Amino acid sequence: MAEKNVISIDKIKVACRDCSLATLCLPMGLRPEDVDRLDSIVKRNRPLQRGDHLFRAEEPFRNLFVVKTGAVKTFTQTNDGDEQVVGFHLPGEVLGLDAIQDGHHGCSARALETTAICELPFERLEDLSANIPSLQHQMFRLLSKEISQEAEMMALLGRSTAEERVASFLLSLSDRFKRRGFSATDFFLSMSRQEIGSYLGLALETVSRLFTRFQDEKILKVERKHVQILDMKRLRAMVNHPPNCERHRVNPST
Amino acid sequence: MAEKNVISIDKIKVACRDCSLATLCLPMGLRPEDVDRLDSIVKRNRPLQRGDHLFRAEEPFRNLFVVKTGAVKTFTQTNDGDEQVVGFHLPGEVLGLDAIQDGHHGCSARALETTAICELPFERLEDLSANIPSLQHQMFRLLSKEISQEAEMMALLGRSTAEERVASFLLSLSDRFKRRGFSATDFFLSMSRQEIGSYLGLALETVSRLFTRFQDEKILKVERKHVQILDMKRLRAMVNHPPNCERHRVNPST
DNA sequence: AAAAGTTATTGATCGAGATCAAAAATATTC
DNA sequence: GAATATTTTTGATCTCGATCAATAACTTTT
Repeated sequence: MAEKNVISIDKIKVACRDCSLATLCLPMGLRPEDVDRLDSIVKRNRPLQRGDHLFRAEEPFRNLFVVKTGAVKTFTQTNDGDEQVVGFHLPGEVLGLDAIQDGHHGCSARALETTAICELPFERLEDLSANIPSLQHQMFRLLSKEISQEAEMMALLGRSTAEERVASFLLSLSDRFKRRGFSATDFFLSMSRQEIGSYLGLALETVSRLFTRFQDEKILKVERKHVQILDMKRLRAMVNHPPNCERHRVNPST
Repeated sequence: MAEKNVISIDKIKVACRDCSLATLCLPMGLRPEDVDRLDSIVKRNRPLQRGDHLFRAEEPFRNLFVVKTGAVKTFTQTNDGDEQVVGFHLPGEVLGLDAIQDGHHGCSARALETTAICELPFERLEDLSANIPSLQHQMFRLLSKEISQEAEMMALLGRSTAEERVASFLLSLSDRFKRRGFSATDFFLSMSRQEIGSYLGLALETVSRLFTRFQDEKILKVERKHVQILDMKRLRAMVNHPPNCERHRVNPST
Protein backbone atom coordinates (compact mmCIF):
# COMPACT_ATOMS: atom_id res chain seq x y z
CA MET A 1 0.00 0.00 0.00
CA ALA A 2 3.02 2.24 0.17
CA GLU A 3 2.58 3.34 -3.43
CA LYS A 4 -1.02 4.41 -3.46
CA ASN A 5 -0.18 8.09 -3.07
CA VAL A 6 2.50 8.19 -5.71
CA ILE A 7 1.46 10.68 -8.34
CA SER A 8 3.13 11.34 -11.63
CA ILE A 9 4.56 14.83 -11.79
CA ASP A 10 4.01 14.81 -15.54
CA LYS A 11 0.31 14.45 -15.03
CA ILE A 12 0.20 17.39 -12.65
CA LYS A 13 2.19 19.79 -14.75
CA VAL A 14 -0.02 19.46 -17.79
CA ALA A 15 -0.72 22.78 -19.53
CA CYS A 16 -4.20 24.32 -19.52
CA ARG A 17 -4.65 23.47 -23.20
CA ASP A 18 -4.13 19.78 -22.46
CA CYS A 19 -5.92 19.72 -19.13
CA SER A 20 -8.99 17.55 -18.82
CA LEU A 21 -10.55 20.14 -16.53
CA ALA A 22 -10.40 22.93 -19.09
CA THR A 23 -14.13 22.85 -19.73
CA LEU A 24 -14.93 23.20 -16.02
CA CYS A 25 -12.25 25.67 -15.15
CA LEU A 26 -11.26 29.18 -16.15
CA PRO A 27 -10.28 28.42 -19.76
CA MET A 28 -13.91 27.61 -20.55
CA GLY A 29 -15.04 29.52 -23.61
CA LEU A 30 -11.60 30.98 -24.39
CA ARG A 31 -9.95 30.77 -27.79
CA PRO A 32 -6.92 28.44 -27.89
CA GLU A 33 -4.44 31.34 -28.13
CA ASP A 34 -6.04 32.98 -25.09
CA VAL A 35 -5.87 29.72 -23.18
CA ASP A 36 -2.13 29.77 -23.83
CA ARG A 37 -1.87 33.32 -22.51
CA LEU A 38 -3.73 32.25 -19.40
CA ASP A 39 -1.50 29.22 -19.12
CA SER A 40 1.56 31.44 -19.14
CA ILE A 41 0.67 32.97 -15.78
CA VAL A 42 -0.28 29.70 -14.06
CA LYS A 43 2.13 28.37 -11.45
CA ARG A 44 2.15 24.66 -10.65
CA ASN A 45 3.89 23.62 -7.45
CA ARG A 46 4.41 20.22 -5.97
CA PRO A 47 1.30 18.61 -4.54
CA LEU A 48 0.01 19.20 -1.03
CA GLN A 49 -0.23 16.33 1.40
CA ARG A 50 -3.31 15.68 3.49
CA GLY A 51 -3.54 18.35 6.18
CA ASP A 52 -1.26 20.86 4.46
CA HIS A 53 -2.49 24.43 4.41
CA LEU A 54 -3.04 26.08 1.06
CA PHE A 55 -3.61 29.40 2.82
CA ARG A 56 -4.73 30.65 6.19
CA ALA A 57 -7.38 33.15 7.20
CA GLU A 58 -6.09 36.72 7.47
CA GLU A 59 -3.13 36.06 5.20
CA PRO A 60 -2.69 38.59 2.41
CA PHE A 61 -4.32 37.56 -0.83
CA ARG A 62 -2.06 37.24 -3.87
CA ASN A 63 -3.34 34.25 -5.82
CA LEU A 64 -6.44 32.40 -6.78
CA PHE A 65 -6.08 28.64 -6.54
CA VAL A 66 -7.64 25.91 -8.64
CA VAL A 67 -7.85 22.34 -7.45
CA LYS A 68 -6.37 20.08 -10.08
CA THR A 69 -6.60 16.70 -8.35
CA GLY A 70 -7.62 15.79 -4.81
CA ALA A 71 -9.87 17.81 -2.51
CA VAL A 72 -9.64 20.85 -0.25
CA LYS A 73 -11.77 22.16 2.58
CA THR A 74 -12.15 25.81 3.52
CA PHE A 75 -13.03 26.79 7.07
CA THR A 76 -13.16 29.57 9.62
CA GLN A 77 -12.89 29.59 13.38
CA THR A 78 -16.11 29.88 15.34
CA ASN A 79 -16.01 32.27 18.26
CA ASP A 80 -15.89 29.32 20.64
CA GLY A 81 -12.69 28.09 19.09
CA ASP A 82 -13.46 25.13 16.89
CA GLU A 83 -13.57 25.11 13.13
CA GLN A 84 -16.55 25.79 10.92
CA VAL A 85 -16.27 24.25 7.47
CA VAL A 86 -17.51 26.62 4.77
CA GLY A 87 -16.80 24.58 1.68
CA PHE A 88 -15.38 21.50 -0.02
CA HIS A 89 -13.53 21.97 -3.28
CA LEU A 90 -13.07 19.39 -6.00
CA PRO A 91 -10.95 19.41 -9.17
CA GLY A 92 -11.66 22.40 -11.38
CA GLU A 93 -13.05 24.51 -8.53
CA VAL A 94 -11.51 27.86 -7.67
CA LEU A 95 -10.54 29.00 -4.18
CA GLY A 96 -9.88 32.46 -2.82
CA LEU A 97 -12.67 34.37 -4.54
CA ASP A 98 -13.85 35.86 -1.27
CA ALA A 99 -10.45 37.47 -0.69
CA ILE A 100 -10.41 39.73 -3.76
CA GLN A 101 -12.62 42.10 -1.83
CA ASP A 102 -10.18 43.42 0.74
CA GLY A 103 -6.95 41.64 -0.07
CA HIS A 104 -7.07 39.18 2.81
CA HIS A 105 -8.25 35.61 3.00
CA GLY A 106 -11.46 35.27 4.96
CA CYS A 107 -10.99 31.57 5.60
CA SER A 108 -8.29 28.93 5.74
CA ALA A 109 -7.86 26.09 3.26
CA ARG A 110 -6.28 22.69 3.78
CA ALA A 111 -5.95 19.59 1.70
CA LEU A 112 -8.23 16.68 2.59
CA GLU A 113 -6.01 14.30 0.63
CA THR A 114 -2.99 14.52 -1.65
CA THR A 115 -3.88 17.47 -3.83
CA ALA A 116 -2.42 19.23 -6.85
CA ILE A 117 -3.09 22.93 -7.26
CA CYS A 118 -2.79 25.54 -9.99
CA GLU A 119 -1.93 28.99 -8.73
CA LEU A 120 -3.01 32.19 -10.50
CA PRO A 121 -1.46 35.51 -9.50
CA PHE A 122 -4.55 37.67 -9.28
CA GLU A 123 -2.96 40.92 -10.45
CA ARG A 124 -1.74 39.29 -13.61
CA LEU A 125 -5.12 37.67 -14.07
CA GLU A 126 -6.76 41.08 -13.83
CA ASP A 127 -4.40 42.50 -16.45
CA LEU A 128 -5.11 39.60 -18.72
CA SER A 129 -8.85 39.96 -18.19
CA ALA A 130 -8.75 43.58 -19.25
CA ASN A 131 -7.16 42.45 -22.52
CA ILE A 132 -9.18 39.31 -23.18
CA PRO A 133 -12.91 40.11 -23.07
CA SER A 134 -13.88 36.45 -22.99
CA LEU A 135 -11.66 35.94 -19.96
CA GLN A 136 -13.24 38.90 -18.20
CA HIS A 137 -16.63 37.44 -19.01
CA GLN A 138 -15.55 34.06 -17.69
CA MET A 139 -14.30 35.68 -14.48
CA PHE A 140 -17.63 37.43 -13.96
CA ARG A 141 -19.44 34.15 -14.54
CA LEU A 142 -17.18 32.34 -12.14
CA LEU A 143 -17.77 34.87 -9.36
CA SER A 144 -21.48 34.92 -10.09
CA LYS A 145 -21.68 31.15 -9.94
CA GLU A 146 -20.07 31.19 -6.53
CA ILE A 147 -22.72 33.69 -5.40
CA SER A 148 -25.54 31.49 -6.72
CA GLN A 149 -24.19 28.40 -5.07
CA GLU A 150 -23.76 30.10 -1.75
CA ALA A 151 -27.29 31.48 -1.96
CA GLU A 152 -28.54 27.94 -2.51
CA MET A 153 -26.58 26.78 0.51
CA MET A 154 -28.07 29.60 2.58
CA ALA A 155 -31.52 28.45 1.58
CA LEU A 156 -30.62 24.89 2.54
CA LEU A 157 -29.28 25.91 5.94
CA GLY A 158 -32.13 28.28 6.63
CA ARG A 159 -34.95 25.98 5.80
CA SER A 160 -34.21 22.30 5.63
CA THR A 161 -34.25 19.31 7.91
CA ALA A 162 -31.18 17.23 8.66
CA GLU A 163 -32.43 14.60 6.24
CA GLU A 164 -32.71 17.10 3.42
CA ARG A 165 -29.29 18.56 4.14
CA VAL A 166 -27.51 15.24 4.03
CA ALA A 167 -29.40 14.21 0.88
CA SER A 168 -28.51 17.51 -0.79
CA PHE A 169 -24.90 17.12 0.18
CA LEU A 170 -24.66 13.66 -1.34
CA LEU A 171 -26.43 14.75 -4.50
CA SER A 172 -24.12 17.70 -4.86
CA LEU A 173 -21.06 15.49 -4.55
CA SER A 174 -22.55 12.93 -6.92
CA ASP A 175 -23.21 15.60 -9.50
CA ARG A 176 -19.78 17.13 -9.21
CA PHE A 177 -18.03 13.76 -9.47
CA LYS A 178 -20.08 12.93 -12.52
CA ARG A 179 -19.14 16.15 -14.30
CA ARG A 180 -15.50 15.31 -13.64
CA GLY A 181 -15.86 11.93 -15.27
CA PHE A 182 -16.14 9.85 -12.10
CA SER A 183 -18.98 7.64 -11.02
CA ALA A 184 -22.08 9.49 -9.85
CA THR A 185 -23.15 6.58 -7.66
CA ASP A 186 -19.97 5.16 -6.19
CA PHE A 187 -17.39 7.38 -4.55
CA PHE A 188 -15.22 8.00 -1.53
CA LEU A 189 -15.76 10.84 0.89
CA SER A 190 -12.51 12.61 1.60
CA MET A 191 -13.94 14.39 4.63
CA SER A 192 -14.95 13.11 8.07
CA ARG A 193 -18.47 13.00 9.53
CA GLN A 194 -17.34 15.84 11.75
CA GLU A 195 -16.48 17.99 8.75
CA ILE A 196 -19.69 17.12 6.93
CA GLY A 197 -21.67 18.02 10.03
CA SER A 198 -19.86 21.29 10.44
CA TYR A 199 -20.54 22.18 6.83
CA LEU A 200 -24.23 21.25 7.04
CA GLY A 201 -24.85 22.79 10.45
CA LEU A 202 -25.44 19.39 12.06
CA ALA A 203 -23.82 17.34 14.79
CA LEU A 204 -21.54 14.60 13.53
CA GLU A 205 -23.77 12.05 15.24
CA THR A 206 -26.73 13.25 13.20
CA VAL A 207 -24.79 12.78 9.97
CA SER A 208 -23.79 9.30 11.04
CA ARG A 209 -27.34 8.38 12.00
CA LEU A 210 -28.70 9.57 8.68
CA PHE A 211 -26.14 7.55 6.76
CA THR A 212 -27.24 4.53 8.76
CA ARG A 213 -30.90 5.27 8.16
CA PHE A 214 -30.43 5.80 4.43
CA GLN A 215 -28.63 2.49 4.35
CA ASP A 216 -31.46 0.74 6.23
CA GLU A 217 -33.88 2.22 3.73
CA LYS A 218 -31.77 0.82 0.85
CA ILE A 219 -31.08 4.29 -0.50
CA LEU A 220 -27.36 4.08 0.17
CA LYS A 221 -24.66 1.64 0.92
CA VAL A 222 -22.18 3.29 3.25
CA GLU A 223 -19.03 1.72 4.49
CA ARG A 224 -17.01 4.31 6.31
CA LYS A 225 -15.87 6.73 3.57
CA HIS A 226 -17.14 4.63 0.72
CA VAL A 227 -20.61 5.65 -0.44
CA GLN A 228 -22.78 4.00 -3.06
CA ILE A 229 -26.04 5.56 -4.07
CA LEU A 230 -28.53 2.75 -4.65
CA ASP A 231 -31.71 4.74 -5.19
CA MET A 232 -31.01 8.10 -6.77
CA LYS A 233 -34.72 8.76 -7.27
CA ARG A 234 -35.61 8.59 -3.62
CA LEU A 235 -32.57 10.62 -2.68
CA ARG A 236 -33.70 13.34 -5.09
CA ALA A 237 -37.25 13.13 -3.79
CA MET A 238 -36.02 14.01 -0.31
CA VAL A 239 -34.69 17.31 -1.58
CA ASN A 240 -37.57 18.25 -3.81
CA HIS A 241 -40.47 17.22 -1.68
CA PRO A 242 -41.37 19.23 1.37
CA PRO A 243 -39.88 17.51 4.40
CA ASN A 244 -43.21 17.58 6.19
CA CYS A 245 -45.68 16.46 3.57
CA GLU A 246 -48.39 16.16 6.19
CA ARG A 247 -49.60 19.61 5.43
CA HIS A 248 -52.15 18.32 2.96
CA ARG A 249 -54.96 18.73 5.40
CA VAL A 250 -57.93 16.43 5.05
CA ASN A 251 -60.05 19.15 6.53
CA PRO A 252 -60.61 21.69 3.77
CA SER A 253 -61.72 24.61 5.92
CA THR A 254 -61.33 28.20 4.73
CA MET B 1 -50.54 61.66 5.71
CA ALA B 2 -51.33 61.49 2.03
CA GLU B 3 -48.07 63.18 1.14
CA LYS B 4 -45.60 61.06 3.01
CA ASN B 5 -44.67 59.00 -0.03
CA VAL B 6 -44.26 61.90 -2.41
CA ILE B 7 -40.70 61.84 -3.67
CA SER B 8 -39.00 64.45 -5.74
CA ILE B 9 -38.09 63.14 -9.17
CA ASP B 10 -35.17 65.56 -9.26
CA LYS B 11 -33.65 63.89 -6.27
CA ILE B 12 -33.92 60.47 -7.86
CA LYS B 13 -32.43 61.38 -11.20
CA VAL B 14 -29.22 62.72 -9.76
CA ALA B 15 -26.14 61.70 -11.75
CA CYS B 16 -23.56 59.30 -10.30
CA ARG B 17 -21.08 62.14 -9.85
CA ASP B 18 -23.51 64.00 -7.62
CA CYS B 19 -24.93 60.95 -5.88
CA SER B 20 -24.41 60.65 -2.17
CA LEU B 21 -24.04 56.89 -2.53
CA ALA B 22 -21.07 57.14 -4.90
CA THR B 23 -18.61 56.01 -2.24
CA LEU B 24 -20.66 52.90 -1.45
CA CYS B 25 -21.68 52.02 -4.96
CA LEU B 26 -19.96 51.10 -8.21
CA PRO B 27 -18.24 54.48 -8.84
CA MET B 28 -16.06 53.90 -5.79
CA GLY B 29 -12.42 54.43 -6.67
CA LEU B 30 -13.10 55.61 -10.23
CA ARG B 31 -11.68 58.80 -11.69
CA PRO B 32 -14.29 61.53 -12.27
CA GLU B 33 -14.22 61.10 -16.05
CA ASP B 34 -14.77 57.37 -15.67
CA VAL B 35 -17.66 58.00 -13.30
CA ASP B 36 -19.23 60.04 -16.09
CA ARG B 37 -18.76 57.21 -18.56
CA LEU B 38 -20.41 54.84 -16.09
CA ASP B 39 -23.17 57.38 -15.57
CA SER B 40 -23.86 57.44 -19.29
CA ILE B 41 -25.11 53.84 -19.29
CA VAL B 42 -27.25 54.13 -16.14
CA LYS B 43 -31.00 54.15 -16.62
CA ARG B 44 -33.21 55.73 -13.97
CA ASN B 45 -36.89 54.87 -14.10
CA ARG B 46 -39.73 56.04 -11.94
CA PRO B 47 -39.76 54.62 -8.44
CA LEU B 48 -41.29 51.30 -7.49
CA GLN B 49 -44.15 51.16 -5.04
CA ARG B 50 -44.23 48.78 -2.12
CA GLY B 51 -44.83 45.26 -3.44
CA ASP B 52 -43.76 46.00 -7.02
CA HIS B 53 -41.49 43.44 -8.60
CA LEU B 54 -38.08 44.56 -9.75
CA PHE B 55 -37.55 41.19 -11.42
CA ARG B 56 -38.79 37.63 -11.05
CA ALA B 57 -36.95 34.34 -10.75
CA GLU B 58 -36.28 32.66 -14.11
CA GLU B 59 -36.59 35.92 -16.05
CA PRO B 60 -33.74 36.58 -18.47
CA PHE B 61 -30.99 38.71 -17.00
CA ARG B 62 -30.22 41.97 -18.77
CA ASN B 63 -29.44 44.49 -16.04
CA LEU B 64 -27.85 44.87 -12.69
CA PHE B 65 -29.87 47.04 -10.31
CA VAL B 66 -28.71 49.38 -7.60
CA VAL B 67 -31.03 50.53 -4.84
CA LYS B 68 -30.97 54.30 -4.69
CA THR B 69 -33.55 54.95 -1.97
CA GLY B 70 -35.90 52.59 -0.17
CA ALA B 71 -35.42 48.85 0.34
CA VAL B 72 -35.83 45.64 -1.62
CA LYS B 73 -36.09 41.99 -0.64
CA THR B 74 -34.94 39.08 -2.76
CA PHE B 75 -36.55 35.67 -2.35
CA THR B 76 -37.08 32.24 -3.85
CA GLN B 77 -39.91 29.75 -3.57
CA THR B 78 -39.40 26.85 -1.21
CA ASN B 79 -40.52 23.49 -2.54
CA ASP B 80 -43.55 23.61 -0.28
CA GLY B 81 -44.76 26.78 -1.92
CA ASP B 82 -44.03 29.68 0.36
CA GLU B 83 -41.29 32.22 -0.03
CA GLN B 84 -37.78 32.06 1.35
CA VAL B 85 -36.16 35.46 1.77
CA VAL B 86 -32.53 35.41 0.67
CA GLY B 87 -31.61 39.05 1.15
CA PHE B 88 -32.54 42.61 2.07
CA HIS B 89 -31.03 45.40 0.00
CA LEU B 90 -30.48 48.97 1.11
CA PRO B 91 -29.38 52.06 -0.83
CA GLY B 92 -26.10 51.56 -2.65
CA GLU B 93 -26.44 47.78 -2.76
CA VAL B 94 -26.43 45.91 -6.04
CA LEU B 95 -28.95 43.26 -7.09
CA GLY B 96 -28.76 40.60 -9.77
CA LEU B 97 -25.15 39.48 -9.32
CA ASP B 98 -26.19 35.84 -9.09
CA ALA B 99 -27.76 35.99 -12.54
CA ILE B 100 -24.61 36.82 -14.52
CA GLN B 101 -23.73 33.16 -14.33
CA ASP B 102 -26.33 31.69 -16.67
CA GLY B 103 -28.32 34.67 -17.84
CA HIS B 104 -31.38 34.05 -15.70
CA HIS B 105 -32.41 35.46 -12.37
CA GLY B 106 -32.19 32.90 -9.59
CA CYS B 107 -34.51 34.82 -7.30
CA SER B 108 -37.28 37.41 -7.38
CA ALA B 109 -36.99 40.95 -6.05
CA ARG B 110 -39.73 43.22 -4.78
CA ALA B 111 -39.79 46.62 -3.15
CA LEU B 112 -40.45 46.69 0.61
CA GLU B 113 -41.30 50.37 0.40
CA THR B 114 -41.25 53.13 -2.21
CA THR B 115 -37.92 52.55 -3.87
CA ALA B 116 -35.80 54.26 -6.51
CA ILE B 117 -33.52 52.12 -8.63
CA CYS B 118 -30.58 52.63 -10.99
CA GLU B 119 -30.44 50.14 -13.80
CA LEU B 120 -27.19 49.06 -15.46
CA PRO B 121 -27.28 47.11 -18.72
CA PHE B 122 -24.81 44.37 -17.97
CA GLU B 123 -23.42 44.00 -21.49
CA ARG B 124 -22.55 47.64 -21.63
CA LEU B 125 -21.09 47.44 -18.17
CA GLU B 126 -18.85 44.59 -19.32
CA ASP B 127 -17.68 46.62 -22.32
CA LEU B 128 -16.93 49.54 -20.09
CA SER B 129 -15.10 47.33 -17.61
CA ALA B 130 -12.81 46.02 -20.31
CA ASN B 131 -11.84 49.62 -21.07
CA ILE B 132 -11.64 51.02 -17.56
CA PRO B 133 -9.31 48.86 -15.44
CA SER B 134 -10.43 50.50 -12.20
CA LEU B 135 -14.04 49.66 -13.06
CA GLN B 136 -13.14 46.05 -13.76
CA HIS B 137 -11.33 45.99 -10.44
CA GLN B 138 -14.34 47.49 -8.71
CA MET B 139 -16.60 44.89 -10.31
CA PHE B 140 -14.39 42.05 -9.07
CA ARG B 141 -14.40 43.56 -5.60
CA LEU B 142 -18.16 43.93 -5.66
CA LEU B 143 -18.70 40.31 -6.63
CA SER B 144 -16.12 39.16 -4.11
CA LYS B 145 -17.76 41.15 -1.36
CA GLU B 146 -21.06 39.48 -2.09
CA ILE B 147 -19.34 36.10 -1.78
CA SER B 148 -17.79 37.06 1.57
CA GLN B 149 -21.06 38.30 2.95
CA GLU B 150 -22.92 35.20 1.89
CA ALA B 151 -20.23 33.02 3.45
CA GLU B 152 -20.69 34.91 6.71
CA MET B 153 -24.42 34.34 6.49
CA MET B 154 -23.86 30.64 5.87
CA ALA B 155 -21.76 30.49 9.02
CA LEU B 156 -24.49 32.28 10.94
CA LEU B 157 -27.20 29.92 9.70
CA GLY B 158 -25.09 26.85 10.20
CA ARG B 159 -23.94 27.52 13.69
CA SER B 160 -25.84 30.12 15.68
CA THR B 161 -28.75 30.24 18.06
CA ALA B 162 -31.88 32.25 17.41
CA GLU B 163 -30.63 34.92 19.79
CA GLU B 164 -27.38 35.30 17.91
CA ARG B 165 -29.12 35.44 14.55
CA VAL B 166 -31.49 38.20 15.55
CA ALA B 167 -28.68 40.15 17.21
CA SER B 168 -26.53 39.79 14.08
CA PHE B 169 -29.37 40.90 11.90
CA LEU B 170 -29.96 44.06 13.91
CA LEU B 171 -26.25 44.86 14.03
CA SER B 172 -25.97 44.38 10.29
CA LEU B 173 -28.85 46.78 9.68
CA SER B 174 -27.48 49.25 12.19
CA ASP B 175 -24.11 49.21 10.50
CA ARG B 176 -25.52 49.61 7.04
CA PHE B 177 -27.77 52.48 8.06
CA LYS B 178 -24.85 54.19 9.71
CA ARG B 179 -22.69 53.99 6.60
CA ARG B 180 -25.51 55.57 4.68
CA GLY B 181 -25.66 58.51 7.03
CA PHE B 182 -28.67 57.38 9.06
CA SER B 183 -28.85 56.69 12.75
CA ALA B 184 -27.18 53.47 13.84
CA THR B 185 -29.41 53.20 16.89
CA ASP B 186 -32.83 54.35 15.77
CA PHE B 187 -34.43 53.04 12.61
CA PHE B 188 -37.50 51.51 11.02
CA LEU B 189 -37.68 47.97 9.76
CA SER B 190 -39.18 47.86 6.31
CA MET B 191 -39.78 44.12 6.51
CA SER B 192 -42.22 42.03 8.56
CA ARG B 193 -41.38 39.56 11.33
CA GLN B 194 -42.32 36.85 8.88
CA GLU B 195 -39.73 38.10 6.39
CA ILE B 196 -37.04 38.46 9.04
CA GLY B 197 -37.75 34.94 10.24
CA SER B 198 -37.61 33.56 6.74
CA TYR B 199 -34.28 35.25 6.15
CA LEU B 200 -32.79 34.04 9.44
CA GLY B 201 -34.19 30.53 9.28
CA LEU B 202 -36.50 31.13 12.24
CA ALA B 203 -40.23 31.09 12.86
CA LEU B 204 -41.81 34.53 12.94
CA GLU B 205 -42.90 33.86 16.52
CA THR B 206 -39.30 33.31 17.54
CA VAL B 207 -38.30 36.67 16.07
CA SER B 208 -41.16 38.37 17.88
CA ARG B 209 -40.28 36.71 21.17
CA LEU B 210 -36.64 37.72 20.90
CA PHE B 211 -37.58 41.32 20.21
CA THR B 212 -39.71 41.20 23.32
CA ARG B 213 -36.95 39.62 25.35
CA PHE B 214 -34.32 42.11 24.18
CA GLN B 215 -36.73 44.86 25.15
CA ASP B 216 -37.28 43.34 28.61
CA GLU B 217 -33.51 43.19 29.02
CA LYS B 218 -33.25 46.90 28.08
CA ILE B 219 -31.13 46.13 25.04
CA LEU B 220 -33.75 47.38 22.61
CA LYS B 221 -36.85 49.45 22.45
CA VAL B 222 -39.14 47.93 19.85
CA GLU B 223 -42.47 49.34 18.81
CA ARG B 224 -43.69 47.43 15.82
CA LYS B 225 -41.33 48.43 13.00
CA HIS B 226 -39.54 51.09 15.01
CA VAL B 227 -36.35 49.81 16.63
CA GLN B 228 -34.03 51.65 18.99
CA ILE B 229 -30.81 50.04 20.12
CA LEU B 230 -30.29 50.98 23.75
CA ASP B 231 -27.28 48.83 24.57
CA MET B 232 -25.05 48.29 21.57
CA LYS B 233 -22.37 46.66 23.71
CA ARG B 234 -24.54 43.86 24.93
CA LEU B 235 -25.98 43.33 21.48
CA ARG B 236 -22.46 42.93 20.11
CA ALA B 237 -21.51 40.62 22.96
CA MET B 238 -24.27 38.24 21.91
CA VAL B 239 -22.66 37.79 18.54
CA ASN B 240 -19.07 37.53 19.66
CA HIS B 241 -19.44 35.38 22.71
CA PRO B 242 -20.26 31.73 22.33
CA PRO B 243 -23.99 31.25 22.89
CA ASN B 244 -23.31 28.48 25.39
CA CYS B 245 -20.55 29.82 27.57
CA GLU B 246 -20.96 26.90 29.97
CA ARG B 247 -18.25 24.96 28.26
CA HIS B 248 -15.64 26.27 30.63
CA ARG B 249 -15.54 23.07 32.58
CA VAL B 250 -14.64 23.27 36.24
CA ASN B 251 -13.21 19.81 35.91
CA PRO B 252 -9.88 20.17 34.12
CA SER B 253 -9.39 16.56 33.12
CA THR B 254 -7.10 15.68 30.20
C1' DA C 1 0.62 -8.03 16.87
C1' DA C 2 -0.20 -5.24 20.86
C1' DA C 3 -0.94 -0.45 22.17
C1' DA C 4 -2.47 4.07 21.47
C1' DG C 5 -5.00 7.26 18.98
C1' DT C 6 -8.67 8.52 15.85
C1' DT C 7 -13.11 8.27 13.75
C1' DA C 8 -17.69 6.32 13.47
C1' DT C 9 -21.70 4.20 15.42
C1' DT C 10 -25.36 3.66 18.62
C1' DG C 11 -28.16 4.68 22.75
C1' DA C 12 -30.35 7.81 26.20
C1' DT C 13 -31.72 12.29 27.52
C1' DC C 14 -32.74 17.08 27.09
C1' DG C 15 -33.81 21.58 25.33
C1' DA C 16 -34.24 25.32 21.78
C1' DG C 17 -37.20 26.55 18.80
C1' DA C 18 -41.18 24.94 15.72
C1' DT C 19 -45.91 24.48 15.60
C1' DC C 20 -50.58 25.16 17.05
C1' DA C 21 -53.83 28.34 18.88
C1' DA C 22 -55.84 32.51 20.39
C1' DA C 23 -55.88 37.29 21.45
C1' DA C 24 -54.33 41.97 20.66
C1' DA C 25 -52.75 45.64 17.91
C1' DT C 26 -52.66 47.86 13.63
C1' DA C 27 -53.84 48.65 8.74
C1' DT C 28 -56.96 48.68 4.94
C1' DT C 29 -61.38 48.86 2.75
C1' DC C 30 -65.94 50.22 2.07
C1' DG D 1 -65.92 55.06 11.36
C1' DA D 2 -67.42 50.37 11.27
C1' DA D 3 -65.90 46.14 9.24
C1' DT D 4 -62.48 43.20 7.50
C1' DA D 5 -57.92 41.75 6.90
C1' DT D 6 -53.21 41.64 8.21
C1' DT D 7 -49.49 41.59 11.41
C1' DT D 8 -47.71 40.96 15.93
C1' DT D 9 -47.68 39.25 20.44
C1' DT D 10 -48.19 35.75 23.83
C1' DG D 11 -49.09 31.08 25.65
C1' DA D 12 -49.00 25.86 25.54
C1' DT D 13 -47.19 21.81 23.65
C1' DC D 14 -44.30 18.87 20.99
C1' DT D 15 -40.41 17.39 18.11
C1' DC D 16 -36.03 17.24 15.85
C1' DG D 17 -31.63 17.24 16.47
C1' DA D 18 -27.95 18.53 20.04
C1' DT D 19 -25.50 16.79 23.72
C1' DC D 20 -23.67 13.37 26.76
C1' DA D 21 -21.80 8.80 27.09
C1' DA D 22 -20.11 4.45 25.86
C1' DT D 23 -18.69 1.14 22.56
C1' DA D 24 -16.96 -0.36 18.16
C1' DA D 25 -14.25 -0.10 14.08
C1' DC D 26 -10.43 1.31 11.99
C1' DT D 27 -5.43 3.46 11.64
C1' DT D 28 -1.05 4.32 13.04
C1' DT D 29 2.73 3.58 15.89
C1' DT D 30 5.89 0.84 18.33
